Amino acid sequence: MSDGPTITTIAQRAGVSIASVSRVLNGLPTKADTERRVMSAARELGYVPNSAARSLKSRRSNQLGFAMADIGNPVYLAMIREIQPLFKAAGYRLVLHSTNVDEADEIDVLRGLGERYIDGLIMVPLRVTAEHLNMFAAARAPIVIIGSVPEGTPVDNVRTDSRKGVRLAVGHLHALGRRRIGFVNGPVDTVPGAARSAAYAEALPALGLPYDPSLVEVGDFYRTDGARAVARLLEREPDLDALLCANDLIALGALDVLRRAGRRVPQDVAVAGMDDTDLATIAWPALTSVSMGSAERGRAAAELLLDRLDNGRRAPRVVTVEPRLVVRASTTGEETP
Amino acid sequence: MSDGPTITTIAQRAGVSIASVSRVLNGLPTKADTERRVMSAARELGYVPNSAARSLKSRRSNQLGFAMADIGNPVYLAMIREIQPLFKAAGYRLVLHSTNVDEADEIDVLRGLGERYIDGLIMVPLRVTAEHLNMFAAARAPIVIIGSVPEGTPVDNVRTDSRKGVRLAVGHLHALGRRRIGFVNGPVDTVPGAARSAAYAEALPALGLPYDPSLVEVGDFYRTDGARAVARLLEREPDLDALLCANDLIALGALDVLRRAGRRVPQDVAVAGMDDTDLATIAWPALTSVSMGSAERGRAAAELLLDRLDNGRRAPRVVTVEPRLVVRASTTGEETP
DNA sequence: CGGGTTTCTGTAAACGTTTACTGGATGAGG
DNA sequence: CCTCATCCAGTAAACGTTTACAGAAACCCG
Repeated sequence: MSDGPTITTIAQRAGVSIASVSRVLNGLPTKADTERRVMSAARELGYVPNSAARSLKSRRSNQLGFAMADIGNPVYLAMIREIQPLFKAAGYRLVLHSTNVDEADEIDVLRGLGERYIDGLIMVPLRVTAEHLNMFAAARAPIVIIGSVPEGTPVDNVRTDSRKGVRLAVGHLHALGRRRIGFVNGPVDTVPGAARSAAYAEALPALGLPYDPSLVEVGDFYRTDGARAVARLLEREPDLDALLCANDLIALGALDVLRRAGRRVPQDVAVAGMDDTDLATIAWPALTSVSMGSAERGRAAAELLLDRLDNGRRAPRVVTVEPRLVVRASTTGEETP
Repeated sequence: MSDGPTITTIAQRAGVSIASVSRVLNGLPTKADTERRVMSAARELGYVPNSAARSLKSRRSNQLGFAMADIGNPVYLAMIREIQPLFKAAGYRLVLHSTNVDEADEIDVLRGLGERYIDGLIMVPLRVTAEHLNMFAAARAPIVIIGSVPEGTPVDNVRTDSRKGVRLAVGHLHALGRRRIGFVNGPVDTVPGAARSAAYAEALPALGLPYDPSLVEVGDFYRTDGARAVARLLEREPDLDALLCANDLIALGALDVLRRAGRRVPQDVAVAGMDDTDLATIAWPALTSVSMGSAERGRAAAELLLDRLDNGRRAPRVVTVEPRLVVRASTTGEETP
């Protein structure tokens, strides 16, 4: 665990200058003899270049960041699964930031860009505040935001159409003859919470159904919160015949509660989730869910970032991923294998 | 996106030397006046220290690594969930390496330690080869290995008792009156595959049951492979009344196949998984599973690493996490809420 | 007010690379 | 054989910090 060899060590052993060592190691033209001596000295010493020194000089860290609220959430996991291999293939390491639903933490990550320990960042912010926008504008490294940002924000952006996603789900439930369609949301002051709430409120009238606020219940984006919210909703509105849940975790909670209450899914109550995570096919009955294209969003974000890294002066780009309804047993009662 | 301010910029603006700037920023004693001027200059300029320069000088990167085969696997996810907050609380960033079941990749990660971009590493190796051992010995930064390593290996080590875990599960199934207990394993040339295979083979005789190789089937540690393996096993041994699966994903595959074959779980076939991941409570029926303490292992590994970082000369330590059987509906038919 | 402490600040070196510049050696062409 | 171009290799500076050292300033006390 002693100090490792540096190019100076190599230079001494090979009897050349450190410049020659550097040149050989970087594949610049050198006399065959010098090259041979340097290479074998390097091999014998087990030389590995020091990344801090390299970064300091080259002004690149060969690291990229991904920041999200909570690694436990399968949505982010789906993104990471796409992002990691792309980063790796492009020669970048992945630095992970889980901000734990803490806004100050998010800002810290953005400020951290100034330390230049990463060459770029993909972030999925919970909210986009004025402070976020300031940091985006001042950032000294490229940023890709997953989630909507105001027009003109100087970052690449990947978004989905929540409105359409909710419309797909509600339309599906309606087409199945359901008329009392409950909605279980997460906190409405988050980006997805707000979008999904608004979308639900406008999807019903579009189908000729009244918007009934007592069919809406809010918890958090987790299974147990979802279960509690559904329990409240069921008590208040015992005649509901369908539930749209703002994510799959909430939908799992719904399944738990409905099962315990003796309601059959989907015969008595049809249940649909959102995000179409891996959990959807593990649940029983398998969960109908609106895919918000998490994997695609991850991939698109990584591609945008990598592209910008070798073309810094491009105009910011917006990629929109289309939601897609994945129908499974929890609404139709037929198993899709 | 232009070049950021450095301590030199600050020094000029504040009319002091760079040494004073550095001292103020590091909280070393300074005259109140100098301090005020430096701080306000730093604030006005939006100064953020350059991490490469800092690392180069201080020989620490403030980054720690976690390397595993596949981020998609919920076992590793459970570990990350524990590791990340501990690292963060100790002031370290997390660099993630998913080696994609590629051994050369694992070795690369170990070699990367020489670049000193991380101050330490937690690794969950697939196999521990001679080359691994060489790298461990030569490593210039502390390593914690999750999974067994030979006695005397100079790394901290967190392990579980697979033998006992399998014994718990088999014992449970036996106590429920099951006598034809199949075993669905992953590749036996991996660390967990080998351990679990050996453990199964010795658990049965200990209970007075014969070890019947035709009750064993091998696939991979994934759901679809598991399903295929179970299908083969069922065809060959239609009278089996219990299945032990070497991880939860395989067990999920087993549930799929059994359901499709019209076998009731647990009445006809009791199913137990291993690892007790989140999936176990999402599955239906909820999965009895042997917890190998993934979360604890993650936590223990992080603690060992952090401890070693401020006490480098300590003898290598081994922490063993006890497996624990978590009984759920897939073996007893009673739901645990 | 002088000597000795104490406290603060500046100069300069160092961390391990990369790279512009310069000079020496070699080879080609006249 | 001289000139000039070409090719390599070495010297030194630079990247942005931290820190040992030395000097300056301030203070205390007799």
